[in-house]
Amino acid sequence: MNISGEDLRLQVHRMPSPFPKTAPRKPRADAAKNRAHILAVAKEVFYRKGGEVSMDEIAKLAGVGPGTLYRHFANRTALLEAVYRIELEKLAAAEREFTETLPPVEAVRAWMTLFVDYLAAKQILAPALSEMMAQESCSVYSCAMDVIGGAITRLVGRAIASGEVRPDVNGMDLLWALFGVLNGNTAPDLREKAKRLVEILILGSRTA
Amino acid sequence: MNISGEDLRLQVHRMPSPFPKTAPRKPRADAAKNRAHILAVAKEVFYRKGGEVSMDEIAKLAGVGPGTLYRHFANRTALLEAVYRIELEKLAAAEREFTETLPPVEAVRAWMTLFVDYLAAKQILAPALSEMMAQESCSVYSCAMDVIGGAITRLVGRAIASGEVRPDVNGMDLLWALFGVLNGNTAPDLREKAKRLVEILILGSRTA
DNA sequence: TCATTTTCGGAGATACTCTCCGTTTTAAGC
DNA sequence: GCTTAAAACGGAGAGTATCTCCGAAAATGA
Repeated sequence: MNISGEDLRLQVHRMPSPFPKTAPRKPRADAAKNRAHILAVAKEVFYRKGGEVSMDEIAKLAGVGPGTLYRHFANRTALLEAVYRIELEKLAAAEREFTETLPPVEAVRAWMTLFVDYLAAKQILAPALSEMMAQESCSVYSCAMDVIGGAITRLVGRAIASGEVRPDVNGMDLLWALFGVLNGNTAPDLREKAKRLVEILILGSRTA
Repeated sequence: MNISGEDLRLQVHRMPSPFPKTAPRKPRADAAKNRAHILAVAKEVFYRKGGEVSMDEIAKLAGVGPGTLYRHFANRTALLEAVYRIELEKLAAAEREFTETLPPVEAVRAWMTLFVDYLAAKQILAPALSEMMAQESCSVYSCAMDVIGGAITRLVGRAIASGEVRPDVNGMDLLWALFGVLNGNTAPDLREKAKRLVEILILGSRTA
C-alpha cells in the first residue's frame, strides 16, 4: 500500500523531509498532561502575582524541570501568549456578534468598549499584551495580536465601507492608541478615561 | 530591597541643614568628570545599540567600575532619564513658544506633531520613555514624564478654557494614546500613521 | 518483550543587576 | 607642602534570571 518505509528511509536517511509522510507517532500522554498542567499553573500564578514571575518559579510550582517548561514554551512570551490566547479569542469572537447585530459605527464603539472593559478588568492582560507586541517575531500561527488586530480592522473596514468613517482611518492605530492609555496606567478611573478616549477616537474618525 | 539606615542617613545628611554652618565641601573634580563621561558614553551607545545595553557594558566602555556607575545612576532607568532629559526638556520648552504664537487648538496640534516627529526621528526615545513610565517611583525632581505631561496638560487646559475643546478631555490621555502608537511600532509609515492619529484626536476632542 | 523515539528534569553555562568594601584620590586646614 | 578625613573609585562577587545540554526514564509501535 504505502511506499516501503525502509527504502525511503535509506534514501533520505535523517534528511528533513518536506513531506513528513512518516506515520506521525501518537503524541505521548505525559507530554500533553504536562503541557496542560503548566498552562493551568502559569495562568493561576500570573493572575495572582503578575506577569513577572520567573520561569524557574513557574516550573517549580508546576512540579517540572525548567527543561520541560522550555520545551513546551520557548520563552516567557510564548507562555504568556498560550495562557491568554483563550481570553483574546473570546474578545475577537465578539466581532461577529457586533457585526451582525449593530450598525457599523456602533459595532466599532461596542467592540472598543468591550476591549477597555476586558483590559481594565484583567489588569494583568495589558503588560502581557505589551510583551507580546514587543516580540517582533510574529510567526504566522502564534501572533496573538493578529487575532484581535483582525477583528478591529474588519470592523473599521465595514464602517469605512458604509461611508461613516474616513477611509484613511486604521483600525490597528485606534487599538494601539487605546492600549497606550490602558497600559501601565493604574489610575482608579482608568476605565472612564479609556471610555472617554473611545468617544474621542470614534468622533474623530467620522466623516465630516 | 531593604532600606538600610546608612542610606537614609546619607540622604538626610544632604538635606539643607537648619544650621548651614558646616562648610559644604567643594564637589570632587573626578566625580564630576566621571559622571559627564558616563553620560556621554551612555548616550552614544544607547543611540548605537539601543536601550537594552547592559549596565556592566556601559561601565566597561566608560572605563569605570560598575560600582562607580551605580553610585552616579541608581539603575538603568535613572541613567536613561539623565541621558534623555535634555531631549525631553527641549520638547517641553516648545510649549511656551506655541502658547505665545498660536491659537489654543493649533498650539495643541503643533505640540503633538512635534512630539510625533521627535519620537519618530529618535526611535530610541520611545522604549526609554516606556521604561520611565513603567517606573512607578516618580520622585519629585526626577520624573521626566512630569515635564512633558505638564506641557500637554497646560496646552489642553488653555484650549478647554477657550471653549474649543470639551472640558472632559485629558491631555495626558491624548499623549498616551499617541505614545501607544509610537511605541514598539516599526512600520515605515509610522510618522504618517501617528499624524493621522493626531488629527483624529484633535477632531474628536473639539466641542460639538 | 524489545527497539526506537520522545520526553523528563536538573545541573550548569551565561548573562545581568546591584552591593560591599578595601584602596585610592581629592579638597581643605594647618 | 603636608596631613587628614571625606569622598570616590573599582572590581570581586552575591543573588537572580534565562535558557541549554544530556543522561536517565518512560511511552509507543512492532
